[in-house]
Amino acid sequence: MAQKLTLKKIAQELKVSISTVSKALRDSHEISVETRTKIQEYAKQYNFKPNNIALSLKNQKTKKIGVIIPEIVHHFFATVISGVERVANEKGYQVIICLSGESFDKEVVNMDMLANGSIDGFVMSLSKETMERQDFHHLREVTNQGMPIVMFDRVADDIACDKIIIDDVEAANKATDFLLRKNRRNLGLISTPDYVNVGRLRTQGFKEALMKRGYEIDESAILKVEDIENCGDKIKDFLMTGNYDGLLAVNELFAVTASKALQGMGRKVPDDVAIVAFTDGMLSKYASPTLTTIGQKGEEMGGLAAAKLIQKLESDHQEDETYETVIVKTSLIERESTP
Amino acid sequence: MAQKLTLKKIAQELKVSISTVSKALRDSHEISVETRTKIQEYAKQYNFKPNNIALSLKNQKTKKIGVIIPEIVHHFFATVISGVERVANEKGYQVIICLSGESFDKEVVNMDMLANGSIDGFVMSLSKETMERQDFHHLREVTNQGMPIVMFDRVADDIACDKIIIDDVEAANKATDFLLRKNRRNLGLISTPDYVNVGRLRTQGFKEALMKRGYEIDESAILKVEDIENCGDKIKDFLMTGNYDGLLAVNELFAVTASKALQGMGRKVPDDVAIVAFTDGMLSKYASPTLTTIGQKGEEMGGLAAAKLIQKLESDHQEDETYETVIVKTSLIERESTP
DNA sequence: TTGTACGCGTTATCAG
DNA sequence: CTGATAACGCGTACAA
Repeated sequence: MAQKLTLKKIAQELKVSISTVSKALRDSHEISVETRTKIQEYAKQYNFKPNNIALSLKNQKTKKIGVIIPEIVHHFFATVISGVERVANEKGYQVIICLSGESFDKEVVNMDMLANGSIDGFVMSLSKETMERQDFHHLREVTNQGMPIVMFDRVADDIACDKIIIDDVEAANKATDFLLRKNRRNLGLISTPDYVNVGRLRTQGFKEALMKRGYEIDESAILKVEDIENCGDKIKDFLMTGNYDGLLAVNELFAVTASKALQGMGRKVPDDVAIVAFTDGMLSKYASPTLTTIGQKGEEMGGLAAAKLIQKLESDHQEDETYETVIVKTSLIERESTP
Repeated sequence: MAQKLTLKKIAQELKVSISTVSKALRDSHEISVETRTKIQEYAKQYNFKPNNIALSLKNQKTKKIGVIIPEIVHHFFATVISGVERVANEKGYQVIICLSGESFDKEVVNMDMLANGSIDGFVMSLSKETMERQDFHHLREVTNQGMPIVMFDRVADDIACDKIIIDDVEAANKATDFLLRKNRRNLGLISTPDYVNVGRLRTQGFKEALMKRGYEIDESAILKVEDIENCGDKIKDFLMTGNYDGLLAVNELFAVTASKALQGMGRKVPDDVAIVAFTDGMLSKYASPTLTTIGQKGEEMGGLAAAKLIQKLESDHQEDETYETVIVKTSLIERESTP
């Protein structure tokens, strides 16, 4: 139950001054070898470690980065965190995670809390509510204080900060084209409402691919699902009314739900209907049939975001007012849901 | 780009002393209403928030709890974090997350870093390597300093701290019994090596259920899978050699892998082989057929762990040397993989 | 070679 | 009613 050791206690114990201890522990040549080793040994024996809080206060940096994401139970976000954490740890940083739960208010509160000295910078992805409201005052407040933000996936275009995204339009384009090349002509899209920018962009890419080949856009072939909870019925209805031979889904949950619904209706995947999904997670790998997906490279995005942020933090101070948007290449991972 | 506001700056600006500002902002009656409102308005206008680091240093508490888990991409751990986060935020705490990546060394390093003032207490689940080595000196070091730990799921029996677990033996027992009641007699178990305590305990429960009914234990009907990466072949071999009509798997990944392997071999689930899995995650809900599972209640465990830890932190100081082990009730969630 | 003093931002205590 | 001072733990410029 020995309370935490401090410089002061070591100093008292060894009858020297605090600064002598401090210097000795940092191996300063100002201190005689004798006292130096004496102090170092004592510190080692009792396992002294300097107090992070004190260091943070003194150095005006915490060596922590704050991550704010909507949900952690989404595999994509979990992989991002994993990447952030890996890179951060490599560079001596720690990661504080806060969840917005897709709520604007919680996002604001959490950012405020973290911004008051707890961290040096943010890596974040916006909540749905924030996207919907287009209210970014909390982000501005933070950047105005000179605290850097790196956004990923769900970004706000008009906030001055670094961004890590995938080219959703291009990826959806590629995926749609892939289906067309497999001679599927009656394509359906299962997407989210337009205020979710990834949904909007992927929808755009889907349309562009069709137009490029001179196909008509049938808006009824595009389903926009609001909440993930009970998307089952909506998707089933959608599949009943259209006679699709190819489907693009903006996430694997929609895709596997659709796949099961189709099989329940007696249709074969991929023979009758081919399916491509965004988000290469657990479900895609283990669904029956396994799903062809657009890999989103969450780990990589997280790693890039962390690297970018730390670079900004350690580049000698502000005035580096240039912001970059990194576009992570996606790749199509072919599995059983396409022929 | 207005740098972060401090008491000192407000004091200078308003030509009063720092302590006057401090008191005014805490609505002290020592300060005249006039100056009080003046200061408060100024603070509000420029959005002053006290610096957390300074508060932490002063109060000797950070209002942060550290969570160390093996991996965040495992759905179970993600749900636990979700629970920790929810309860922590409700009580004004924040959550710092570190991943051990199943590595002993990383677990030690991360704990050391966090223990030096960054947090007030730990919620954690041990890495596989730590379980294997049975080396818990880093945990002892922390508890010796008077910092509380709450462990969950993968716990070390001989560390004095609160624990949140499920009764793995009982749960496996129940699941096995469930299969037996469905008239399955030739049961197989897909587990992990014994040093993973959940694997060991679930194996024990499996055996007990069989013995209770007077069945022989056939050790060859128990597969112990080391790593999750390429478990496919091992599981397939296992299923080929034994002619099982019922399977218990210690996680949903093993279960869905087995399910797919069986279907690939032309056997029907659940008609030919019934399957029950631990860990009720995404895969169980979306696999084909959907899996009957033992729900592990990660969210609940996380919530309980956080509540317990915070209670300990806020109960007036140490000497509350009683530790509790909470056993969270599991429930069997019947889905399509059992008749 | 060692020690003193100061500052990081805050609050609490005590003096004016 | 207001302000100066000390303290939390550390590092460092400067003094002895």
